[in-house]
Amino acid sequence: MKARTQLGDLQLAIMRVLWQRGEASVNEVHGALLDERGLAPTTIATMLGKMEKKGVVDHTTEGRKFIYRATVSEHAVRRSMVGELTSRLFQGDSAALVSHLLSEHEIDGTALADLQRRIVREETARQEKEGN
Amino acid sequence: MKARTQLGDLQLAIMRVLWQRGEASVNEVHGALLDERGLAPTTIATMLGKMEKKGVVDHTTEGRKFIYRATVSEHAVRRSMVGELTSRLFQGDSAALVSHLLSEHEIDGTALADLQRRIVREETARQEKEGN
DNA sequence: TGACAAAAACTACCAAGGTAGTACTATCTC
DNA sequence: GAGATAGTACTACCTTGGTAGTTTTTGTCA
Repeated sequence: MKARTQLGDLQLAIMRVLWQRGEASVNEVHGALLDERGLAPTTIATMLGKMEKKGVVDHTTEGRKFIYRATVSEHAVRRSMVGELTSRLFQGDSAALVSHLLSEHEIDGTALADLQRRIVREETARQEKEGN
Repeated sequence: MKARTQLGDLQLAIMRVLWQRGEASVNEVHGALLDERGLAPTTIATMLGKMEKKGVVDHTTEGRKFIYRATVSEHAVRRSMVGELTSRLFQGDSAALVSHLLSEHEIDGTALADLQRRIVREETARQEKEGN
């Protein structure tokens, strides 16, 4: 069941607010994004409407206002978007994507060391699973 | 100078043809993509026109036909598209993207081992550069 | 030279993301 | 109860990617 959820920039920004807060009214989302984007409240409302139609958010009413919640997790969105890019750009070869990142020097020394440890852990974990 | 080149799916497919062949006529591109996509030749032509306007391809004429070439490298496109995704989804933290990939188990055993070696090489290379 | 074919030019249309104005409605306040 | 206010609904417009039909141009061949 691939969710195949691709989200635009504004949509992601809105989702981030929802993920952080659990739920939020149009106004709260608008307030949260005002500084970084300075959009009209109606823009947020319209976008939330489109997103609900698309199934990535949900709402209940509280008095006369809509309270929105995310219906997909950040993890799921990341998975689907990264997956999409990987297949488009690297023929689905995730390792090639990592390789690209390494050769771009986008990962600094400490992060590299962390990664190193992470991989070793991952490898031993897999070997154990394989073992029995 | 970030090129900031975002390409759609068809655009990438076309670029791939151009990258592989160096250059190609509309018809050649169409032929190359026919099996996997089955599009009308005019679709390819239209898309190439849009892409030229956007600056990612270029053409010269040979007789009455247009010969297209890519003006951006595959590497540059990857960099810019991966960079865009990383900033959108991981606040620009490339290591977080790699981490995501690992926890998704999208990378199999041998690829993991390769990666491991690659990172060690990368680390020593950097240490040397640092060293003197 | 006149028909034919190939190629480009032009035009059109759809969907989705993004942006926002205007209209409507319920409620609050005086 | 009337007007202000807050909030949603509706509509509209732009851009980009994707898809393709129709028209025009032009080179070629019989």
